[in-house]
Amino acid sequence: MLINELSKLTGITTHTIRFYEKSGLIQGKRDSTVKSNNYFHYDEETVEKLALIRDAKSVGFTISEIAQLIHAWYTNEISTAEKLAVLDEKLVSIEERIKQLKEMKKLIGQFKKEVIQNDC
Amino acid sequence: MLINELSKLTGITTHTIRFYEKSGLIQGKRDSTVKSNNYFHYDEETVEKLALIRDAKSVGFTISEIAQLIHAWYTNEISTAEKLAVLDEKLVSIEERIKQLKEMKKLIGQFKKEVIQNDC
DNA sequence: TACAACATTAGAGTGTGGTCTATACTTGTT
DNA sequence: AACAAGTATAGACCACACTCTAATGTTGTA
Repeated sequence: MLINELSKLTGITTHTIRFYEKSGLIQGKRDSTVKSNNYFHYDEETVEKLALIRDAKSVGFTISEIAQLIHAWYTNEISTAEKLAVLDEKLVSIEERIKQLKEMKKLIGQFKKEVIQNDC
Repeated sequence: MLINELSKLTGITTHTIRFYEKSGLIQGKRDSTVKSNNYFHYDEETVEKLALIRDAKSVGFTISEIAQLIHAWYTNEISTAEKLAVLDEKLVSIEERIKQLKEMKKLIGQFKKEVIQNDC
């Protein structure tokens, strides 16, 4: 599929898709049998990657962290051990974030209690 | 205390403290009895606020969200009901983030499994 | 009194993650 | 053939959250 279809399928603008492509998160392929243009073609894997990018961004991962994740997941340039190391590292940082969020939740809960008490 | 002491106490640079002050997150007070300078003085409450800012930032809150939180917590410009509304809103967004993080954790767990399987 | 350390303000510069514009070419429909 | 819609590239622009520089003045110690 071409970029416009990819954009409609994922809800990510063509501008942002091209930005992600420049950032190395995804790669379209050119069809060498077509001589009249040099349009990029995208496959289902790219759709998956864009979904991963959206999810990973929503939990606060940076572009370069997501690049690591995609590298660990979609390529065979690194060993299984290295892939697992990257994935484990991300799991640790997720755990840490969950812990911090729970602490913040507690803190805001205390704020609430005190706000209610001060109102009486 | 003056800004340098505040900085050492919190581990936040004077530049960043001034940035937060410009952003309305904290306010120093000037000592009107001193005529020779117009240095800002900071109290324990500011130390607390900076700790809150650091924690809230670490879980992904933006400056303007933190401003809302501080406003709900440290001022009497808004009603108890409004304060509780702000705090509840933040609690909801924290819950949502925790949910997303747990999903991402699951996903990475699946990645791990598949990486291990492909290695056999 | 010299001088280092600290204070203030304005404004410039940086990195991240987009978002948009301009230009030029290609494709599909009428 | 005309023309709207789609594509590629380069580069400008933007918001956010700092981070730093320059200029100028104040304070505290030797």
